[in-house]
Amino acid sequence: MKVSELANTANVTPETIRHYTREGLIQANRNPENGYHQYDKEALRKVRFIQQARELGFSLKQVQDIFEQSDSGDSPCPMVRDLLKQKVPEVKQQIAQLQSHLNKMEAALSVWDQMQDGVPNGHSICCLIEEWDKPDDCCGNGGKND
Amino acid sequence: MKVSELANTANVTPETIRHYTREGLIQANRNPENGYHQYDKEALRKVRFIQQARELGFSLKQVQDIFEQSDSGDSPCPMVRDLLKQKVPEVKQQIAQLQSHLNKMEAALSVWDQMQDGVPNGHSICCLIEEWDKPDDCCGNGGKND
DNA sequence: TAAAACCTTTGGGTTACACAAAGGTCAAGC
DNA sequence: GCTTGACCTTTGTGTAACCCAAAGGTTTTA
Repeated sequence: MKVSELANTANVTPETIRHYTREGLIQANRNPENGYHQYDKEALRKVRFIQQARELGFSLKQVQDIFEQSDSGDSPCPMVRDLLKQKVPEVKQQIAQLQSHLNKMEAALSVWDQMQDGVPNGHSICCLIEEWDKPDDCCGNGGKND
Repeated sequence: MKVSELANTANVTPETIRHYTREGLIQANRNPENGYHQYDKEALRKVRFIQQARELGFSLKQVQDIFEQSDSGDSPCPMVRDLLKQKVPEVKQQIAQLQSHLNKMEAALSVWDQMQDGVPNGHSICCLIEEWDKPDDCCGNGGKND
């Protein structure tokens, strides 16, 4: 397979394939006739693996490490398990933080829907962000939110 | 205030302050005696605003835009509201995706805890990631999970 | 046979900073 | 008075995972 063929099959861009190749994550032979990269099924498998791993939050470096373990004959499974175990709390915290932000945003939006487009009150840049933790006292409407 | 004073007060690094200054997000006078940056309360307010906005997922560029609206005398509120409205579904999707990954990870880990360190079975790099959607058929233990 | 579509390498851009170098400034202690 | 350490300055480089453009060779298609 050539770059674009591999890219299409794996549903990524040719640039991504070239990037992985440059970084040594996947290997290519060269077509002696024209010097083009030639990829095999192994490369396709690896690209798919990388995509899965990336979705899980693994870095390319970590994928590298996994591949190296694998290439050295060792099972990468224990390493991956450790990485996953590390990652779980991280992801949990990410979710919690995003959820918290989401709540704030939705609260702010709902308060905001009830008032006119914010009155700039001189000392505020944007009350909605600035007084983030008390959006109901926002945009200078000191509760007189009729 | 000098760089480090502002940085300490706002709980960011001096580098961050310098970065914002370089990018024109905050303004500084110069101490004519030594050429040092001098920041005022307005700068502090802006830094705090930026931190809030960043937590909500706004880019520095978007904060720029908000500041420019504000400086031009218009209320940035409508713009911020629009930005928030755009962001809510994005964040929701992020959360959903992370949650989905988290579920997969935990499922995989729990299956994995029940078996020995994965047997590398020749055609697999790491079954756990590779056969992501069916972790119970992972590491070559075709269900014989005794 | 010529254009379209692909390939190659090289180098720069993205985001929000972090860090190091080389040099000027300032407060403190001896 | 001078050194030392902590701070400041600018400039340039690095990060992660690519994207994109340029300049030029190749292959395919009309």
